[in-house]
Amino acid sequence: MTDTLKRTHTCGELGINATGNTVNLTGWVQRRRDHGGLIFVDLRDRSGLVQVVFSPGEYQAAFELAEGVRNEYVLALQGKVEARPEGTRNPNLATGDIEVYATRLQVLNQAKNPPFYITDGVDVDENVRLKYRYLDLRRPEMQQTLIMRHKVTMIMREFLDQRGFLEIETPMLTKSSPEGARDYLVPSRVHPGEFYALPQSPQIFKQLLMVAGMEKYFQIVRCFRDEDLRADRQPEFTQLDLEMSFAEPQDIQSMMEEMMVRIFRETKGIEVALPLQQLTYREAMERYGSDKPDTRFDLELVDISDIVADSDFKVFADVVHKGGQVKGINAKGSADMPRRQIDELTKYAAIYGAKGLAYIVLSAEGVKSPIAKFLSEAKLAEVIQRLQGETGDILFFVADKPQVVADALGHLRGELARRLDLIDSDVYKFVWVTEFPLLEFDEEEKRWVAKHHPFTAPMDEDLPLLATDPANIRAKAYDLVLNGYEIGGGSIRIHRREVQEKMFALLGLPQAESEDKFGYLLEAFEYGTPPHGGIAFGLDRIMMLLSRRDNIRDVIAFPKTQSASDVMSNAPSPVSEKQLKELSVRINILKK
RNA sequence: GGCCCCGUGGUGUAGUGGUUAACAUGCCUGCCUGUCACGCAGGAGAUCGUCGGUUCAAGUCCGAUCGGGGUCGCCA
Repeated sequence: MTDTLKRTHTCGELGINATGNTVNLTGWVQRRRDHGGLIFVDLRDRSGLVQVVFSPGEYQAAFELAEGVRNEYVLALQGKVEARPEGTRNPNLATGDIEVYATRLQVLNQAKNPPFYITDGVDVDENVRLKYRYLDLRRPEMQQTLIMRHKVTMIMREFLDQRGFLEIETPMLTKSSPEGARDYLVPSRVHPGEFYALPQSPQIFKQLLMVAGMEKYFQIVRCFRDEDLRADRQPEFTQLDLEMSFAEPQDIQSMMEEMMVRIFRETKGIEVALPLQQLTYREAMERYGSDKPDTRFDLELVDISDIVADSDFKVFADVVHKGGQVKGINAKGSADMPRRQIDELTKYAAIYGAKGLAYIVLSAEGVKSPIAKFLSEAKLAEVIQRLQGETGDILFFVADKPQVVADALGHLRGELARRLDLIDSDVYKFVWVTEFPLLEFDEEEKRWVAKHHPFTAPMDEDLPLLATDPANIRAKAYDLVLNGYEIGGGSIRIHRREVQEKMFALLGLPQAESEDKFGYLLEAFEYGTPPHGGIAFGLDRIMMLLSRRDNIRDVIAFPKTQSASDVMSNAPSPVSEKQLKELSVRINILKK
C-alpha cells in the first residue's frame, strides 16, 4: 500500500494558468458520469468543484478504480491540469476552463447513498436535514454561511482588539437569578439539592470585570434561555457581549456603528451610511407600533383619536374616552383589495388582540366603508385627509388600548408590506431605538418588572420619578434594530449601591432576597465602581440577516428543533439511575 | 398552554371513499470515449407517521396521538 497522496491544491482554485501542472487533489465525489470508455468525476472540496477525467489505457488502474466510485466517496488523486478541448468548456463552473486528467486514484473511503443530494437549493424536509446535519453542512451554501460567520467573528475580534478590548471568559456554571427568562439548571453533585444555572448572559460578570478595572471587555459567548423557540430564537445562542468603563450611550453606539460598517463592508461589500437613524422608544411606538420597527418601508401609523373622540361612531368614541386610541394605516393603492383579503387581515390583527379592523376604501366610485355611515362628512373628510388618503387607497383602523393598537397595527404594517411587496430584500436599514422605559407593569404578577434588565441605569433627569412615577422613567438603554429585528441591545448600568437597591425595591424584591441573589454585586459596588455600560449583539440573528435566511437554524451548525431537541443525537434523553442518584435527583413527571 | 399549516418508495410530489397507490428524481444492473442535471435499456424500492372510529370498502372522512414548521403567550 502506497502512502496517501498529499493534497497540493484545492479543487476550486484551479484555473487556466495551472495548465500543465501535476496536482494532487482530495475531496468528495459530487457526481460521476460514466461514458463506458471515459469517466468524468466532479470532485468537490470546501473551495469548489473541478472535473476529473479518467480514461483507459495509460492509466488503466485509476480508470478501473473510478468505475466503482459513487457519489460522496472520498478520493485522493493525482492528475495533470489541461485546458479543456474547444467546445467542452463549462462557463457555469468556476474551474470550467480546465480539467484534471487523473493518473493515480486512491479511494480513501466509500459512502452510503446519502438521503438527499448534496447540492444548493435542496428542497428536503428540514427534519431530514437536521438528522443528517453533517451531510447538510456539506452543501456549499451551508459551508459559505459558516465561513461568513467565521469572518464576522474575526472582524469583531479584530475591531475590538484594535480598540483595547480584552476577550475574557466568564463562567458557564453560574447562579440562578429571579428576574428574566427561565434558567437552564445543572444539578450539583457536590452540593446535593443545589443547582447551577447556565448563563442567560454574562451580565453580572462583565459588570464585575468593570469593577475589577479591566475597563474594556468583550466575549463571543453562548447564552441559554429556557423559553419556547421561534424562527429567530434558539435555547442556546451566541452573543457578542461587551462592556466598557467611563462610557456614555453615544460612545458605545458610535463605536458599534463603526463595527457594523466594517462587517457589512467586508462580508457583503455594502457601505452603511453613518450615523445610523435614531428613534426614541416613544417615537418608534407612535409611528411604527413597534420597538423594533422595520424602516425599509413607510406605512406609518396615524393617530385619529382626536377626530373621532366626539363622533357618533360609538366604538371609536368610547375607546378614546376610556383612555384608548384610534390609529390608522394608509395602504396606498390597495383599494381593489378583495373582501376576502380584508377578512384575512382582520383575522391577522385579531392575533394581536384587535377586536376589529375598520377600513375605508377610497375607490373611484367613491368612499366604501362599513363605518362611514357613523361619521359625519366633515369627520370622514378629516380622517381621510389626516391619513393623506387619495383615490385608490384603503385605510385600516384599530381602536383599543394603546398597547393593543400598537401591537396590532405594528404587525399589520409588516403584513401589508409583505403582501404589497414593499420590501426590497437587498436593503439593510438600521435604526437605534433609545430612551426605553426603565420599567413596565406586569399585569399577571401585579408588579413592576425591568424592561431591559434590573441593572439598567435610569436617565439622570428621570431619577426623581423613581419614587413618584415609575411608568415614566426612561432608561439609558439603546437597541440596535435591523430590518425589523432586534440585533443588539445595551445600556449604561447602575454603578451605585443605593440606586441598585432602590431598583430592586421597585421590582418588589424583598431585601433579603436581593441580598441573597445579588449581594455580591451590591458589595462590589461599594469598592469604587466606575460608571460603565455596554451592549450585546445576537450573532445568530446578525448572521441570519447577512445571509438572507428567514430562520436562525440555517446559520447554526447544529441547531435544535422547535421542541428544543437535537434530532441527530437525540438530546435531551433520559439518564441512568446511577447518574441521578449521584446528583440526588429524583424524577417526578407530572401528568398533563 | 392556545391557534394555523405539513406528514404517501431514499428524496420531492400527485392521488373523486372503490383495480395491482401514480410521476419525477435518486439507487441497482447492462450498454456507451466529451459529458457536466450525460444518454439509452431493464430492475428493485411504500406497515400512505401511529392508534382508534365511521363504512360493504379508508392514503382519502372523523377523533386522538407522535413528529416537524409558523405564530400568540413566554423570551429581564
